[in-house]
Amino acid sequence: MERYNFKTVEENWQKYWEKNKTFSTKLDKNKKKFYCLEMFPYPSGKIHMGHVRNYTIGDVLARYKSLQGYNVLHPMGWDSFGMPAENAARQNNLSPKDWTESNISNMKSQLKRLGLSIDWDREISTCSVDYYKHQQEFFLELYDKGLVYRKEQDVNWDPVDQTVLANEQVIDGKGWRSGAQVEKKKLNQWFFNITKFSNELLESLNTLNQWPNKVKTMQKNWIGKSFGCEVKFPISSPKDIKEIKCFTTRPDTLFGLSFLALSVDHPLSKFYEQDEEFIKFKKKCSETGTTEESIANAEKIGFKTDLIAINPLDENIKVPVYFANFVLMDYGLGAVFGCPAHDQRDLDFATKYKLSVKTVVTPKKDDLKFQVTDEAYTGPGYIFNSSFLDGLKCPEDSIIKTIEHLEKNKLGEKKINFRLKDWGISRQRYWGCPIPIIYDENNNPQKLPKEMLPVELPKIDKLQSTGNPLDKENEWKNLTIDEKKYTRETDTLDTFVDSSWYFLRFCSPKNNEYGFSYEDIKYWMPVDQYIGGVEHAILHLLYSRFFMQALSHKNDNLNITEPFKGLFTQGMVCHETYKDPENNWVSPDEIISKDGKKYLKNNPSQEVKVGPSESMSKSKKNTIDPENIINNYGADSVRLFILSDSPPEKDVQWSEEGIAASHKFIQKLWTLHTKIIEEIGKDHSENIGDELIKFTNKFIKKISNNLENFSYNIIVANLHEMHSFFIKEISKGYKKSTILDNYKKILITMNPIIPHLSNECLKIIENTDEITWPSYDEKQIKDDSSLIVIQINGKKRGLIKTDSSLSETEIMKLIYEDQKIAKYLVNNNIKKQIYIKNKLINIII
RNA sequence: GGGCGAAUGGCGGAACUGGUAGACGCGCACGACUCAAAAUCGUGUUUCGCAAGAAGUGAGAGUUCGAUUCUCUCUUCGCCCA
Repeated sequence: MERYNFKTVEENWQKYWEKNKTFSTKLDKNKKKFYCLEMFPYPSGKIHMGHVRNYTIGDVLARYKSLQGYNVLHPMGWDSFGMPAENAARQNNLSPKDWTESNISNMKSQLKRLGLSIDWDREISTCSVDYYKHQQEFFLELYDKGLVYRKEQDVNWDPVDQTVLANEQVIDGKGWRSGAQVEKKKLNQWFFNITKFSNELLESLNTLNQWPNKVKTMQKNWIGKSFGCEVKFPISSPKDIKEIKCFTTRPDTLFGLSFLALSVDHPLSKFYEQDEEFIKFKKKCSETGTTEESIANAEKIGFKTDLIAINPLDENIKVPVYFANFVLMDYGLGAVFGCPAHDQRDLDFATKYKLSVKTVVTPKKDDLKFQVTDEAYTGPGYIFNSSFLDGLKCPEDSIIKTIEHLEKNKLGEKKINFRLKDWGISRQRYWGCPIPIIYDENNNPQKLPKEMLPVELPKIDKLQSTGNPLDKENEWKNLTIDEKKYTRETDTLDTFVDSSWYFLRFCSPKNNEYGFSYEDIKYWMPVDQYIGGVEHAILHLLYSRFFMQALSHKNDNLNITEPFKGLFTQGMVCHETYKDPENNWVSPDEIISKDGKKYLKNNPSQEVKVGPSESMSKSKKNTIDPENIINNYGADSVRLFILSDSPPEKDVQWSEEGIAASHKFIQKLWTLHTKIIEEIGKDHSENIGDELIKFTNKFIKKISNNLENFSYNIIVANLHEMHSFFIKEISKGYKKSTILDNYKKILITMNPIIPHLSNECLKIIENTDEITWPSYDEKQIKDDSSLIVIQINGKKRGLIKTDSSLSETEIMKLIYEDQKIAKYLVNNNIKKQIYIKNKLINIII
């Protein structure tokens, strides 16, 4: 028998799809649309298994929806600005543009070999002027709406390379390339005012019912809405300071006040700028790092000022004021009050500086002797030691009452605070979208006139190793408008800006006037199903949601505020890890298996240690190159395997045995096909039964349901079951038309998963392009006999096959006739009997 | 420390709204074909037991005629936040 030649078949179909523009989409108001989008890749050079999984999952859905008659938009593009290009360019002495473009062309051909149903006519690349010029327009638009502003912020500064480092480029406090001690430096940077929409972004999460709860919770926590109160503390001081405002979520613990703590960046720090000790302290704080985690883990230290704060609820309580390293200027007001008894961090601080600890919440109402010693009590309870608050239920009643009191006496006011910070979008890099801002001779920023857009990146063939390359491009940097001299902004935009609106561009990829056309996005948006890794759960998804809010803001033409109607986050691709006897990582292709053990290929007497399956990474050498796999097994085998074994939302384990098994199955399906062709040739004329029809209808129902639920792994199992059923059933002598009709339906249901084989077989049995998703007939699925489970006292004791029209008493009769079951009933009274129609009977004795 | 989630054979994993636990695949064992091997095909494979049977979904309790599924407590692991 002829073996299935996946190489030629797959190549032929891919050529056919390309030539016929099978997946090219047009706006068609008569058809229901479906926008299926997978997160676009960074063009690193080669696709990896994570891409294979992501794009296969998306492709299955896109093909399914298309077979169902939807007008499917399934585009692909490149997130092509970013640091790796700059790093690679420096390393290999070429331009980031050339490097990126050659990577794109390579990855594009790899993706095509997976047989994805992508409309390549809509391909976009964020590093092309055609794309980023619109982004510059958006920047100016947001600027006009008051959503862009400039302020100073700390950055990680590498003094040797003269460059700003991203957090992940700082390793143990040192620059990743230079090894120099990283410093904190203040730079003027651009921000998007994302916090303006904090409430909208939080509230409308509730409307996203096709998003995983996990992601919604993460975003909710990230936005971090908290209810609290701004409290004014009167200050007694030789300096000209009258009061300090603190934000707190627990004003009800005010009587436990022990100190005030300020951020070193608090405005009041200006009074201490001459103080040697304070300068030293501030420097020490700057060594802690910028991440919240490092601040949380660092030792709590403080600098005691000469200020005395007075408790607004009791002027007799006077406490010291500190600057402290654990207070951040950009959360709340940069000032907090310390209540050590009911906050662990405050307690640590108070213990260190020997400050008072007064317990004001007791877990039991009548336990007035309760006292906090070395562990803060943060649970619920009742207020005591607190004057007029005594006895109140905490935290519910006590907080309300305290805020009421503070507001009435003008000592503070209710306040809602968000954890979310504005989005810093300036990057001191070359390979990004230039910011359309210019500075006059006094260094005042202003918008670049719109007619002067786009600001094109100057082509640089050789990047300097230090500093921001754009700073040195004098010809590009300097310009004259109306005989006035200006210099350009040399920072570029964070690449998250690029990916915050690309889903809009896909709707109108060629539109030259604007980033998109309203007609297009009215039809296509929102994205019906967005698919990607959960690592983007917060930033990318939140920024995209913000961008939609920002574009719709003060814009009557646009009222889409949520870009992604459905979200699916797929799991990672893992592989076993291997180490040789010297504990070096060993790659899977350096290994041979024998007797269930693994040995080094070039030294077969050496056994390798098999480690746990972990997410594929170069450092652990457990990556598998998709290109090799496609060459050896074909795209359909790869698609089939990447979907089998694990549900798409969970991690999947890649294995050599697994891909080989999938490939075998593809061959088996081809063998089945050959047998069916043979059987059709025999052309039996009489009806021998309807088992085939019944099976097919059940099968279509199962596959359809599993497609709707993303249970793609079960579809693969269903296909195996289908194969073993058909291979047995087909030779029983069915009529040609019965076989053809049912087999065709089966082939179509396989189409989303293994399109090449499916199309090839369909072409052989019926040469037509017209295929639509088959429907099933509930009547055909209904069994006229059913298997009834017989339980005695809840334990399964037997099965009875019955006519489904039989009554309970008739079934009981059958039970007594069945020796195996009846023996349990002898000499026993039946106390109770539960009957579930056509399913189960439980006899209690 | 807080939040969310998970735990089922040697392994990856099935089991719709509580109703036959272990689908499907891998691995393993045996058999067929072969001089032989590979490939292919077939059979078996939760554990204990010759069998009849019994036990069994991380541990312990509870609700129920019936719990992998629902509730509570605990253990371990994962992810996110701190």
